[in-house]
Amino acid sequence: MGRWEPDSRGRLAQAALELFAERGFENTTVAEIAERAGLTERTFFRHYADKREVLFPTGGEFENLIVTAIESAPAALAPIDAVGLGLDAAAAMLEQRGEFSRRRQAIITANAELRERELIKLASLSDAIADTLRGRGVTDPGASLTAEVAIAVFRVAFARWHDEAGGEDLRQIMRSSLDELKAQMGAPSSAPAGQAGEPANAVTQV
Amino acid sequence: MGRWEPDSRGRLAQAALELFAERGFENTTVAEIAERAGLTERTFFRHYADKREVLFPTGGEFENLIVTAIESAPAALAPIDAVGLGLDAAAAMLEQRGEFSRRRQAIITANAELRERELIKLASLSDAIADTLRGRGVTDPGASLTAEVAIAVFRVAFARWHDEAGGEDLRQIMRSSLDELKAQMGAPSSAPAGQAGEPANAVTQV
DNA sequence: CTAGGTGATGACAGCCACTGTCATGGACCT
DNA sequence: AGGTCCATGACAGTGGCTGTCATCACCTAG
Repeated sequence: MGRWEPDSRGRLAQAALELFAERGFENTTVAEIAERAGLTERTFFRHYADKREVLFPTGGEFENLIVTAIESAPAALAPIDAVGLGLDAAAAMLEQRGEFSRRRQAIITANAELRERELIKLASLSDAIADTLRGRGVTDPGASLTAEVAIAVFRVAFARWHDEAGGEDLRQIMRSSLDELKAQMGAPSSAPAGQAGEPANAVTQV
Repeated sequence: MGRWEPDSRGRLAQAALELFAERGFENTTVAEIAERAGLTERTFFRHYADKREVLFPTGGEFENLIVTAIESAPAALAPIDAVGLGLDAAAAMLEQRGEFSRRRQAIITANAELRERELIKLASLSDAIADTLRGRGVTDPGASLTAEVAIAVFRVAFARWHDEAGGEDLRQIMRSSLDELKAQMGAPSSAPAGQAGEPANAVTQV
């Protein structure tokens, strides 16, 4: 056994999640988080840049998943439909960690500071998607715009999924949202809303 | 003359803008801002909820402008095109304060905290637009999605306008961005990119 | 003209997020 | 055995932000 208990980073994240759920983000001090994890405040800040960051996983696992899905989409696919495959991948991951995703989101939506941080994370995700699209030969401003639309669909669909607990399938919500948006923008819907058309299970063909 | 110099709020905003431009947001303390305005730190926080807020005008003047433009758009117009009129109005206002807008934006983009605050302001603007669309009879999730798309177009177009100083007309950039997005989404463009079609000057007909 | 209310500001103490710096002592290598 | 490494602790300090009370020009009632 090492000099210290292992996985201090994970223990800090766990302690923070518990305390935020118990008494809210603002009523929890970093010192308290550290104490519950058996560490000091100073050590918390060695693992996380600030108090909010403990709720936002690093490494870009989520981002990588989406980017990879877009990269490996058939080259013939229109940008917006390639991005749709990225959304499928995102939905799959979030639904896998269903309960955790919902608990985490409840904490975030309850606090303005955390919502700010979430938005900037999504903005950076948007940048990554735009880069990926440029890699597929999409030119600006189309790449940036399509990426922003992807985030918009994600936000709206995720919020809807989070609100109606135990409701519809997240991927379905995203698909129908995207279709509705296409209709709204004047294009004929690629498939009836509520059930995805041919690109539906393409993510499994990667 | 009153007991104190008039318009302390305005003096604080002015002092803050100067200091942020001189030495950056992070290297400026609230005490310094207050001192330059001839006030105390405590008084700063009586006028602004936090240090960042001094850069974000209150009262929702900007929001009202856009919402009003959308409300007074012809009822027959598709949601996305009603929103286009809102963007016209926004562009007009920002271009009127051209130099100021650019200076302010330079400060904001240089700092992560300020970018976060900007994003949450835009998110609240998106909510306001979605509400307005619902008032026009647009149902969800279409209303939320169209509002998000409006913000996306605004963000991309404004960034482009800000980068190429003295370049193209902001409204033109927004119009062509919106058209490009429509094309990207699969719809036929309502007008050639770069020059707006019939809805172009509708904002002046309000 | 006076008494009392009002409202913006100052003065001051205090909390907490976050940082710089140095010390500590197991783990690991040679 | 000796030396280096590195995650952590200890401690002091800065600055954003808040609660609280005092101050004092202005206004209004009588």
